[in-house]
Amino acid sequence: MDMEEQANAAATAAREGDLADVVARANSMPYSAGARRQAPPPPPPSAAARVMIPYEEERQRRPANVACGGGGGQVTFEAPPSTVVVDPYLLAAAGGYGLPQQQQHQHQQLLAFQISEHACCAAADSDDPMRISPPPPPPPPAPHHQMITSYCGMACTHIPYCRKNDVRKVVCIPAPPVMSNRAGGGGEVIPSDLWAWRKYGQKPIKGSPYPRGYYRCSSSKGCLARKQVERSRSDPNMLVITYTAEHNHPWPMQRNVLAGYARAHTHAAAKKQQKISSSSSADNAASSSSSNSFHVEQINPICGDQLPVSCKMPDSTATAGDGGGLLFEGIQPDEVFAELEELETDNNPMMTSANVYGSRGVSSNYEWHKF
DNA sequence: CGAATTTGACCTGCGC
DNA sequence: GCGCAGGTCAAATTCG
Repeated sequence: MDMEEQANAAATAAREGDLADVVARANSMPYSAGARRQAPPPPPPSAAARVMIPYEEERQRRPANVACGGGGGQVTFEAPPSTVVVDPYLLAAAGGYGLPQQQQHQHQQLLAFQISEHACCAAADSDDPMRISPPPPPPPPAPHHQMITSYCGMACTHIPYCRKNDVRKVVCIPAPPVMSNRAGGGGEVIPSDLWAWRKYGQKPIKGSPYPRGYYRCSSSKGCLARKQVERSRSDPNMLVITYTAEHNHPWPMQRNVLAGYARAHTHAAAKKQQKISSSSSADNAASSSSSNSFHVEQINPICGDQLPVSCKMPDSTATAGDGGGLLFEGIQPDEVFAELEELETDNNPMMTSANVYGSRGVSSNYEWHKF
């Protein structure tokens, strides 16, 4: 396949699937227009908070291709012959906290891995071993947790304004039922990732019935970290979260900060839910029934394991579009912190490194990898 | 009253 | 040049 065909295949893959489209756009999109007004984020420091698994070792456990998408079209990335990276973040986002430690670690290894290299470069560089493949024939069952990191580790000349150090992570996670708490809002309930996010915008996306929410990190003033949250078009049960830029501050581990954050969000959610309960009972039935819980079955696309996780929404539901409020059944915020503290002193290499990372004040638990 | 959210306006790149 | 789409800003609103 020559360069042009390869690029076309990538574009086709992006068109054919909503999630694929999101991923493709995330990988090919230049740094946001508005962000141009601000200074670019500084180059990331050396990554310390990660567990590197040799690729060859990991490949023995799973297929090399990584698919991310609903039942429809999908884009498949061929795993780079380098490393598989476990991101501490994904543990929190994907629900590892509820699992036994051993299973937790396994869970992380199998569900979270990183693909580096910028897709725009990969698609255009035919000699590049890391490239976007054409859509694979049979779509496997929808994976519920996938993370794809795009990173242009070289001076990219394939698309204008491609920022050398632009890192975008695309995380696919199961989404709670759509909340109809605001007309046309399609508010999302986003699993907490322990960062404090503040919503600064929402836009309807052409071709998608679901709007995209824009969040910036509010944990620290001046932090450039951003994320975009939208539902998969073909699979509304999937949330696609795209992270942009890097946190320039440690992971907010202080109990009081997080507690306040959680309280504020959950109480707001409760209030909102009270106001809308009469008009949105149908949509909320699945998530805000008398048990106040919903059940997410995390199907591991790699090994086929099912990791049932019961998730409990604080109060009735979380506020529309905010970044807080997904608690795992029986685990209250304080317990989460307690677990974090336990993990910090445990032999869990991932959490240990993550906490050490944060306590050192070195950047974030985000994964930065340059090839 | 401070902080978070909402939402219309504005800016920029891109395609025609 | 114009319109469209995506991303961000900022005033208004909401809430604790």
